[in-house]
Amino acid sequence: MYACRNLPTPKIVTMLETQIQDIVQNLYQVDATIELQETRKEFEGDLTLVVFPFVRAAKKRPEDVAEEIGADLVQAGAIVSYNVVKGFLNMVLDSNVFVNDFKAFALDANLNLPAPGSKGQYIVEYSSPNTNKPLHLGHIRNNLLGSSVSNILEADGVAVTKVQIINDRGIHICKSMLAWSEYGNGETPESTGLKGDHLVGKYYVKFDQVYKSEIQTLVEGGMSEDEAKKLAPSLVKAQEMLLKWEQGDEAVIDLWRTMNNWVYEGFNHTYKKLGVSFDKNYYESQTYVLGKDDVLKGLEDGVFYRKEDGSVWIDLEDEGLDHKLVLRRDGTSVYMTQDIGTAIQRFKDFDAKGMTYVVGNEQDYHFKVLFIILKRLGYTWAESLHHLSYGMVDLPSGKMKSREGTVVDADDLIDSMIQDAAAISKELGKLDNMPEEEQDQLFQTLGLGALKYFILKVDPKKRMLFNPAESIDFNGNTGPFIQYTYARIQSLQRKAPEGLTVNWTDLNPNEEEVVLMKALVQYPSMVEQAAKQLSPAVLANYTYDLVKKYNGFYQNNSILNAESDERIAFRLLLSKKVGEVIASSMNCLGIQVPNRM
RNA sequence: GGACUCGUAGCUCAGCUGGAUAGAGCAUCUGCCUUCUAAGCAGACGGUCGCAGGUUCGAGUCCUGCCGGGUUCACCA
Repeated sequence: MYACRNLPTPKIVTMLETQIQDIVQNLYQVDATIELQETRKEFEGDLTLVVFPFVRAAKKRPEDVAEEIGADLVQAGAIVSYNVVKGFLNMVLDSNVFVNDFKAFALDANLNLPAPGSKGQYIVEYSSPNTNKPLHLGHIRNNLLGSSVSNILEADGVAVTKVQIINDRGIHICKSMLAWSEYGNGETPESTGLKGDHLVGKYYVKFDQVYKSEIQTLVEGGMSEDEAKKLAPSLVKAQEMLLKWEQGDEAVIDLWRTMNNWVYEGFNHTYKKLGVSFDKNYYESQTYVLGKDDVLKGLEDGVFYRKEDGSVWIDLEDEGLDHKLVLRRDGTSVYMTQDIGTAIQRFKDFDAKGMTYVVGNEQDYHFKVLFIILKRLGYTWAESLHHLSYGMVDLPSGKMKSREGTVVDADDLIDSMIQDAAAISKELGKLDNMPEEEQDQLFQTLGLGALKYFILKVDPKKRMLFNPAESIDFNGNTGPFIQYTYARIQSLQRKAPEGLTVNWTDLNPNEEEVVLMKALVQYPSMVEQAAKQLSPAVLANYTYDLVKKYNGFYQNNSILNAESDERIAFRLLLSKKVGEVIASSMNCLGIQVPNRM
């Protein structure tokens, strides 16, 4: 459990650690670094010291060692009391420590988070779609991760520039262009009522069908399959089209522009629904010329070498890798060349101290190589590049493939989540006097909350399974569970009497209240940890844990009917802060929170 | 074949730099709405942490080997 070992009171902890260090030095002449952990909830105490490391030097039983240290600490007034279980020294602190800690947290309007932008500027690249088909579940994971990681960094005080590279050029784009011009009969998004990206995707699939049947015909006519794949008429035509595009043929460029715009319109619609956005778009049709000069300069500096045929390579054998091509023998660039150039361009555009690429783990090798190359080219920022590599989303039937139609479409999935949310809400029947418009807004909040939480709560680097047949849950460890707790807290606040004040000096919090205070105070360090690990899952799990604790408290403690006004004020404040932390962390995950549900 | 990565309850997942009896949710079963929202709370059931060694006072966590899944090793992007 997350809350278990993240220590809530760093100052106290470090003080105690030095004190223990002195005691251990004094008793056993050992100079050891002391690390405390939070006491497990089945034992009495707040902090625990593991004494095994000193046992050998002390030449005593672990229990005796713990006793000695504990006694010294009590005498020094560092702790109130202690107990010893095997080699574990459980220490009880004065509960005022937690109250004071929480008080400081509660009085800070910004939840003790770092000031915005106080930690410099950083670039996050994510999304990076091809403009030949609609977005699917894999893209959703990418977008949610990228967007969420950006939010988390922002919350941790980093100014984030969100960018994407749009793959708007190349043979795959020409495929859908060709199929549309041959079979499209002038269809447009307007004439068909289809979203632009879906219309273009339809012709991408159409191309593949035609292409496959051509191959089959050729093979039946006696051609080898490999040859048929290269000589199928539609592919040849697509390649001709690409050539024309590169030569600047006006008709082709016009078509390209038109169809891309359809796609962008479709994408924007999906992005808006998902709540993701970008500060700058890079288009491959513009960036594909970048990088050549950098490579040639690197060649002069001896970073790269040239083979007899004129192609340019880098030798990475001393890194345990092999040789990698960076320029073709005809002098044209490859994927790597462009990425070198684009990275350099980005750091010219923005004065950032680092950049993260949110890209699937099938490109692990590519980014490993890219980062080494940029380091060898001597860019200082190359030390701060990171690949946020995430696992793919699998279906029970296996991999998703756009061309074969075995994908979970992003728009469909979003819509069905919203419908599920509506159905469940209506069944519960709590919204009878809510205006229709507000209800629709709420269904979106809940449906998207469920979807986003479902995806973000799992560790990015793990591949995840999605079963479309089993709808995403709205109970248990889910977005709506957390949203529900938030809504209940808001309801409390609406009913709260005004003008009550907390009596800090004479609080005497009960166990559940202390648990909540400890959990709340950790929020900034959880944000920091999530930022450091670039993992929304860290925040999702922390928040789930917090909400479970709050629900336990809520169940057993009356808030509005507590025994005194001071206690009502305190419990309301606790609740309010839980609500604020929920809102803040859900905001980091791109999830909205409702005032009612 | 080389490299990387993953393997924890029937299913989906937590488990931080090694620490006490491995935790949640879903599913199944049992309680709790004449007190603040039951999308909730409490409980039961469910595990040789892929297997075998090793390091350590202590291993789900670190090391080695094996088994199984995935990715990658293009003058594609």
